[in-house]
Amino acid sequence: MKTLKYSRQRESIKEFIAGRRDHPTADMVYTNIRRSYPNISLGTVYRNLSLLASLGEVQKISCGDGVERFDPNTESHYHFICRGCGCVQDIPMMPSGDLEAMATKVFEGSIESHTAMFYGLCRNCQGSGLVGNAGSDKKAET
Amino acid sequence: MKTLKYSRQRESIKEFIAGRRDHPTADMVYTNIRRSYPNISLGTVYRNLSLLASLGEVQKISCGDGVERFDPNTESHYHFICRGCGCVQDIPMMPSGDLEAMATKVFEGSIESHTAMFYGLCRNCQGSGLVGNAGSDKKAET
DNA sequence: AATAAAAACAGTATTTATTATTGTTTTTGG
DNA sequence: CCAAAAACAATAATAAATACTGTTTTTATT
Repeated sequence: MKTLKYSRQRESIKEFIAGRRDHPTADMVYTNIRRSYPNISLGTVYRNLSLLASLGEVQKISCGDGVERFDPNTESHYHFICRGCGCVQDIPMMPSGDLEAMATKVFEGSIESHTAMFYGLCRNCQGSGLVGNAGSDKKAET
Repeated sequence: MKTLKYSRQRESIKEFIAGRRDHPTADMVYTNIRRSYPNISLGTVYRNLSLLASLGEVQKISCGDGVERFDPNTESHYHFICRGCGCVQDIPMMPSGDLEAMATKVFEGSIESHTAMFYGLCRNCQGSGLVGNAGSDKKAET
C-alpha cells in the first residue's frame, strides 16, 4: 500500500511555506530551498507541493496570473492581487455564507464552495506614484 | 498612429464567442473557427482574443483550471466551475457591493473590483452518478 | 482604379509553467 | 542489517501562450 515516507526536502518545503505570508510560487520555493538543498530538483518541489496540497498541509491557489501559488493557511479565505506589483495578500475576513446562499438560490446545480479575488493597489503601490510600470515586470519577488 | 484595421478573422472570432454560453478557450475558438477559415493560425486567434479583450468586446476569465476562457458578457459577474465535467457557467446575480465594502474595511490597500468563483456540480453531473471520473478527462468540449 | 504604408496574416519557433520518465539514493519495516 | 518501496536528481516532454518573419489585406490618398 501507499506508505508515506519521510523526506527532508518535503519538510523543508513545508517549513518554508509556513514562514511566508506572500503566497510563493513553485519557482520561488525552488529558488529559496536551494540555499539549504543546492541539488534539489524542480520536479521534487512540484511533486512535494502537490503532495502537501493533497494532504491538506498547504493550500494551492490560482490567482489568474498564470502561476499557481501556495498558502500555509489551509482554511478557505479570500485573496487580493495588486495590479501594481502583482503581489498576493490575504483578505482577513470570513468567506460569506450569504453569498454562497444567494448563488445557490439562482443556480441550477449544487454549489459546494467558493472563492473570491479582489483587485486594486496594495499599500505599497498606493504610496509610490509609479504604478502601471515599476513592479509590473514581475520577476523581482524572491 | 494606431489605426485598427478590419479583419474578417477577428469579426468571425467575435461572432463565434457572441454565440456561445460556454466560455470557450482559445483552442476551442481555433478549432471551431477553422471550419470557416481553414488556414487561420492559432497565433491569430490569440492575438485577436487579447485585442478584443482589451477593446472591451469580450471578457477574459481565469477559472483556475489552467486555461484562459472568453465570455461575450463583458459585465462583471460571477462564475461557476463544475468539478465533474469542468464546464464553466455564469452565476446570474449581481456582484455583491456589500462583499467589496466589507473587504475594503478590513484591507489596508485600495480595492477596485472583485470576482468570485463557485464550485460544485452542474445540473448534468448531478444527475449522472459518474462524477470524479467521466468528463474529467476534459478534451471532449468543442 | 492605382498605389503604397500600415496592419494583419499564416506559418513557425520560442518561452514558460508544469508533468512525466529514468536510473540512483533514502527510508523503513521485518 | 537488508530489501522493497518511496523519494530523489536530472532530464525530457507537454501544453498554453507569445514572439518572429516574410507575405497578404486593408485603407487612405491619389
